[in-house]
Amino acid sequence: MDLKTALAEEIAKGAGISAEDAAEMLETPPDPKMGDAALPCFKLAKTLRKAPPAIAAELAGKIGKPEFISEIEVQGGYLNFFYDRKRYAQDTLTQLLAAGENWGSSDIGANKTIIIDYSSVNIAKPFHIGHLSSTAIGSALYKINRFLGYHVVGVNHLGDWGTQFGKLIAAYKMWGNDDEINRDSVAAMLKLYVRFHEEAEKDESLNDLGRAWFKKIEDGDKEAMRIFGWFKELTLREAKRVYEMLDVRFDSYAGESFYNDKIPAVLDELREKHLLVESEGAYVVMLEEENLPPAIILKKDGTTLYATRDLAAAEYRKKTYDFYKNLYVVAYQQNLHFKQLFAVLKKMGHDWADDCEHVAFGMVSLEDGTMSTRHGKIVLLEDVLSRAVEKTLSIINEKNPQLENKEQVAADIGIGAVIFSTLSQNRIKDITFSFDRVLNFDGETGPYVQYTHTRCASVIARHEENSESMDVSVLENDEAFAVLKLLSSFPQTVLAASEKNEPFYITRRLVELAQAFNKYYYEYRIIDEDVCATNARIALARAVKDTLKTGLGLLGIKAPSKM
RNA sequence: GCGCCUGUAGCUCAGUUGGAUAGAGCAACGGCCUUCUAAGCCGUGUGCCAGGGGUUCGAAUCCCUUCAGGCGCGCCA
Repeated sequence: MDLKTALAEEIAKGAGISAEDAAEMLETPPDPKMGDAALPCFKLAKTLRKAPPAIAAELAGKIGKPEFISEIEVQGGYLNFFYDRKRYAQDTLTQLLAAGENWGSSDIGANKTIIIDYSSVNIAKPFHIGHLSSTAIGSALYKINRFLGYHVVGVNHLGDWGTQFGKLIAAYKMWGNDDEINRDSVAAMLKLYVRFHEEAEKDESLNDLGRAWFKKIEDGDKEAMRIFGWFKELTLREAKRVYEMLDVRFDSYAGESFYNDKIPAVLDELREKHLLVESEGAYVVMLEEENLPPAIILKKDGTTLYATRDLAAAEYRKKTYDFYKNLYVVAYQQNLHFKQLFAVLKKMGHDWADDCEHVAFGMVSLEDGTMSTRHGKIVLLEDVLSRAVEKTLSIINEKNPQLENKEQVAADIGIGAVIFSTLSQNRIKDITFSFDRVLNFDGETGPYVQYTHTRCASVIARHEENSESMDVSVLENDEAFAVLKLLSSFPQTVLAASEKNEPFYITRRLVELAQAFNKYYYEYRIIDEDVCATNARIALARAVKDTLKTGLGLLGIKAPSKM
């Protein structure tokens, strides 16, 4: 049982309210000088018909001071509690040292499956910074939920279906060069695609050619499938190179084409349930009761849409994985699409539609406007990563030229910086991409947290193991106590990140922990002649190191022990 | 026109279910390395929390409204 719960029970006894209510009322004061936990007595004023300060004073007398509380103070309408710091340090460190890098893990997800649909590469399209949010958020949620005991299935819902692939093949047949494609892969495909659009402006008939080739893909034509399969393979090879760098993994690459043969069954089901109605030549599901525009399921020409395949995909996922949650990490531009998708599923009688969730995030744009693949106005993710690594390497050469494994460390720090900056704000906020910002390694950044980790690692490495016990009284100072409180609440942070699908909760907490530790580290020497005191301070450093490493790991960031 | 989202310091952002004087980082300036990694620490200044109304003992937070910006709104994904 944690301290807050224990405190709530004591308060409940004294105030004659339920422990749940007391826990609900307890809060953390804005300044640690005011206390470690506070009970605002304003709400009690109504029922008790007394002024809040009087209630606080009265409660202070009624609540027997538990041994883990060192002091109870009345301040205005607040009743403030101070923890016994020595005891707090002892308890916290004991728990943390036993847990090590598992601090914050849990089994609440046992026997539950979470599907996470993220990154979703488009075939023949470059991997640019616009894909970073989905990839980084999805991957972090993957790691976070697995840490909480969930069985997680990462799905890369490939964008591998649509007339654009017919156009691409048509372009390849006209102007393609195998050597160039093998060498430049996606860049070469993009060139073909752009040229196709340029030429089609002049010659309309090219579009028919493109449609014809797409028809061949649909019909499983041998040549069309061979070329398309080749393009797909090359695109994935390129994407996987980036995934490798980012430490991102998937359990399934079932994309749009995978669901193609599962669509007829969905259409049958929609008809059977009388949901599919003809409208302006197309077939739609009306969503008037839900206050949403109709969802188009079949086009006038009888072909399917994105939404149709997503319906098939959702049903397939439920059938195959029986998920507890089904998350779509997709930009907020698709808000309406997902509302409609879930509404249709619900109308079909699938209660599990409520377990589907759109984890939306903001747009990424460039300083001079929106990105455009077709106009080549993009920043490739690989370029960002390699520039970050390069910069890191030059910093290492300047600050720590003797470092072993420089290249590996530079990769860990540089790439970590990019991921960290992506995950350091609320999902929903738009991002204007800036090299200056991403390549800044000072302050609230990935390298800062990693640096703190190496400080811990290095001080621990200097300490000789011994069998003397800890003297935790040296951790009663404000700086150490602040570190301990942050460490102690790390598990709640992980849980909140999972519940709200917000990896940045962890990012922020790591920054706070690093700041608190750096402050402590500056003020106090860790290793000195007093063995028992040193043991306690080393234990603190070890707990910080493990927690930072765990947290960074959950974000997909490495924690080198030297940098 | 309708719907959703965003608006907090010069810039980028925090701010738990409403709670005590609204906080960080960056940028600027000034300090701190013969001692555990200075990618660090300390200090200095900055706010009509977009505007207005309301609910409440108490509002950056909840409700209404106006403004600004973004996204979306039947055959793209």
